[in-house]
Amino acid sequence: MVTLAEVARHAGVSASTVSYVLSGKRSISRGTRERVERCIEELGYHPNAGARALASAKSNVIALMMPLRTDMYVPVMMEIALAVTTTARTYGYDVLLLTGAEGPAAVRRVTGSGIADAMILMDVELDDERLPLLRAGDRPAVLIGLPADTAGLACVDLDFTATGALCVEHLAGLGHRDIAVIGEAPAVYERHTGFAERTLDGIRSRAGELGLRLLHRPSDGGYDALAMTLARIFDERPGTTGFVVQNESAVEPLLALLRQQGRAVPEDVSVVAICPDQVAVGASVRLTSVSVPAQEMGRRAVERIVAKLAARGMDGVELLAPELTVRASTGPAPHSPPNR
Amino acid sequence: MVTLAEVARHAGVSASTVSYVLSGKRSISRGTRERVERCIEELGYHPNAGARALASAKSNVIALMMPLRTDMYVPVMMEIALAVTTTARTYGYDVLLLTGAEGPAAVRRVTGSGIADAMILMDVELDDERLPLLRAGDRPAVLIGLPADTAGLACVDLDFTATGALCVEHLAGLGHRDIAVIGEAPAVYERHTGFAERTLDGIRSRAGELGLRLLHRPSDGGYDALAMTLARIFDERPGTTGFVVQNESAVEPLLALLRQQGRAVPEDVSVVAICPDQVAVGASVRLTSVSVPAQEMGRRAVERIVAKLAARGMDGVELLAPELTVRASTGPAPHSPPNR
DNA sequence: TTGAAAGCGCTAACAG
DNA sequence: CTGTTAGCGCTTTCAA
Repeated sequence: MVTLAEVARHAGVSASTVSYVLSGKRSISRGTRERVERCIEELGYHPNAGARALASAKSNVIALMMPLRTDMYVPVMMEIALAVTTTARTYGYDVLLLTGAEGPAAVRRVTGSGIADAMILMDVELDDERLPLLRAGDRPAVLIGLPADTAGLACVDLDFTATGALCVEHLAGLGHRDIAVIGEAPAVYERHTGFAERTLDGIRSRAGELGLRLLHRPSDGGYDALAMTLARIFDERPGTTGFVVQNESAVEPLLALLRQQGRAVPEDVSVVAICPDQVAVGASVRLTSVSVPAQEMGRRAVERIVAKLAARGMDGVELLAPELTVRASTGPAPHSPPNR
Repeated sequence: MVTLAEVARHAGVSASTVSYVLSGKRSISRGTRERVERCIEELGYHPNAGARALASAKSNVIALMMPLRTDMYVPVMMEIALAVTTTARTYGYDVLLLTGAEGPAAVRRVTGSGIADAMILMDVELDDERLPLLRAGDRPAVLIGLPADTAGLACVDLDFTATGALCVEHLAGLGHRDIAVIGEAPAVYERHTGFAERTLDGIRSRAGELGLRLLHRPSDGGYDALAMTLARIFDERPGTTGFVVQNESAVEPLLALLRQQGRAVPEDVSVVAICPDQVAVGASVRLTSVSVPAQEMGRRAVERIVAKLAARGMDGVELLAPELTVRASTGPAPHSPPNR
């Protein structure tokens, strides 16, 4: 293993000089610098991470805590994790992956052991038990997602309220007056998951403003569950022509059922989905959709961490604006309700 | 920040005693041990990771390198990553997440800086440029997936050859004589991706042994591509009654197309998929399938790393046996070919 | 512009 | 069973 001392000896300088060449924290004569750099190259020197962490009290590591629940949004989580990792590297940080399984103890461990300088928490719960520790702790942290109380915390998330509103606006703009929302599984609403409620708020208030009629139905994924949900919707509101879907596993069943019932998309019925682009593009009808900007969220989380690490501040909530991509699943409302 | 020295002072013992209480590397009188443990608890002491790494030349970190290509198998990758992380924790290791983006330099960095004691590489390419470094390097490594040359490497993977054979056996056992394989996108075969070729080998040789007729068609995902593929298959082999699908994005289109053509699953046609259970269960017909045992792979990779870290050895390829789950998409072959 | 030297907090001989 | 002590490799004052 090559050490800084060896590099120094080969270059005929002191250890501190090599260290300063590396950190750039003091000016080095050009000749010396080049000589040192050449030795580093030739010897294949890499600074020892442990020694560096010990001496500088900085690990150059950001901890990334995965969600407790890993049953939903897996691709989104993955995309965020990759974005966090690649962005972190551009700032010289590595990423330590933690699972929610360890619970609050993980926060204590990271804080106490100095294994990471800061942490990013994904998919926090409304009343997450790790939050008190974060507020109390000395390590900078950024949450991806919004807890109930964001005071004293730094958060990044999609603006789901605006997302809901945007979907409704799009449909309203096409002349749809009767809208049905197919939501996440009932359990998601029962535990008052933040993003689901915020989306619904956005949908409801914009629908109210625009004078649209609205139906919201949570739905378990899968065909059977959705078949019942859909039947109920058309029973109660036969004139429904616009759908907003926020449930990946309901997307394909919905399209299949509409087909079976002879309702053409987008001629008879329009569908806007809130889902990853990949799902929207790969569906049997290319879906008009708003997607969670996973990459952007990961990137922003790291940028805020880096800012906090450099100089305190950067608290507060940052909501990313939703973007709606028009594809083949939405079109003008039919002049009369479709035949049954 | 609480240090070991402070704990020692509070407990009225020397630093080394505290250290040994922590590591268990020498026997401590019960009284002393309990006193020390109590102080650790009371003071909220956590050993400093950097100092520990420096003094012991061990980081207690395993690096996990994500694949270069993140366009496929995302949920599988995620599942492996989580399994790796939770398993690693049970052995006292943390996981450092690296992306393939850094390429071979990442291997050098990890090895050189001692930031991790070992590494796990996911989804290695047949002729991965990181392999020479791993073979040369001193750090233990385990690959998830098989490169072309496995000499001197430790690998864990699903036995895709057996997987292919198992699918064919299942269909043959149900009386199907004409089998079509819908494979990954042509590009996947063109770059000679290991798992795809091995699956095909298994399918072909078992089909040969059992005297089945076989057709293999790569297919891009999506409806349009699959519609053409399917038309060709039934043109060439109208009597095809069994399908093996190894392409997640072809699953739903296939089912929809078969439905459209009036071919009932499983009465007229049987379908076996090689895909995650989640996809198999969530499909419009619950699919008989063989799934990639992601959790098991992650777990085994860590266990082998831990073994290598304790005492060399543990090289060689470990193939996990496939398991076929019968669901609703396969049944006895019809007595006569279905009507067209 | 450079060097010398004092730690950072912990581990692991060595000594009793 | 326990204490003393010499580093691990680096950063960063202090001094020149």
